[in-house]
Amino acid sequence: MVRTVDLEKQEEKCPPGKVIYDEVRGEYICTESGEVIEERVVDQGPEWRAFTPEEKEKRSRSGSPLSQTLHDSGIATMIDWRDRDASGKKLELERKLEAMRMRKWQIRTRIQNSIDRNITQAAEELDRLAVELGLPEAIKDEAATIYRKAVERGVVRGRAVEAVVAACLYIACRLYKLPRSLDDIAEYTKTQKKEIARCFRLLVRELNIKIPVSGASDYIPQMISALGLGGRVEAKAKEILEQAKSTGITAGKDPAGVAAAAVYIAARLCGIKKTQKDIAQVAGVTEVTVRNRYREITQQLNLKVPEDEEE
DNA sequence: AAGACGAAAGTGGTTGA
DNA sequence: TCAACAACTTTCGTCTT
Repeated sequence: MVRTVDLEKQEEKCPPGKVIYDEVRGEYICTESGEVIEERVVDQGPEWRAFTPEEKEKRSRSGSPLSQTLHDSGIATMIDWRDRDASGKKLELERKLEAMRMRKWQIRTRIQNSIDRNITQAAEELDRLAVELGLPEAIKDEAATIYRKAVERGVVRGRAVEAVVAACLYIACRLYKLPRSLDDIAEYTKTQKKEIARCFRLLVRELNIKIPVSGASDYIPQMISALGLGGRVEAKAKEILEQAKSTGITAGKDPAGVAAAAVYIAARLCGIKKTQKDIAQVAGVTEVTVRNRYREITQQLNLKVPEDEEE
């Protein structure tokens, strides 16, 4: 059933301007928390969307709505390949030449259309993913730029748009040091993690993108906020992490697990109790891994973790 | 009852012949 | 292409709070 949207009330929870409407799913979503504020809303907008100024230009209302299912969006008039007019008579020579020019032109626009169509479709998918993952505009734009480049270079021909978009988004996240794991992204995608990973490698190679190696420290801010911990714990965790890194015991280990252990230790040193389970969950690893890192780090650094302590 | 701990076996991905 | 390998996961029993 359809509920009334009380946006004013919702603005207390989510500041205005942070609320995005996802018309594919019919939900109002907060871009900060990713929280769904209102769902099953009746779509009152136009039946298509425009993402860029060019698209807005192109999609102004005239004629029937553009269709994504028709290869030419349903707007092209096909030019017959036979040199005959509507009544079937042969054409004069100059008319013949004109028809040839028109055919050539039509083929060109068709190719142009295919790139546009692809990008339009991708933009939609990208928008959806970004909202669901609660990612900021900047990252979305970065991903869109990468995608456009990939399509223009013909790198991704024959690959599922969804997978490529996901890979682009993943790259953008890495570039912006906002770690979202492949699992996080794959969760909102029909394609498998494996396929996204393959696209990721392909794009990195073909477009010469240099991906900064994501260190464990990149995971900390996200985990801290997800667990509702303060800056004190965050600082402590980073400190522990630095020390652990200098001993070399973190080499080759899953950075998420290392970060999780650092946060766990830091929280306890600050007298805050968080279960291994909670931390493991936000880090996307198991308790066992958290434990293993925890044990290694505390042993190596000779850390004593008190049961209760407050300064 | 819930959390912490660790052993043992299983899993998917990488590496090197 | 295959087997070895390291890291991580799953599962489970035991101990502690």
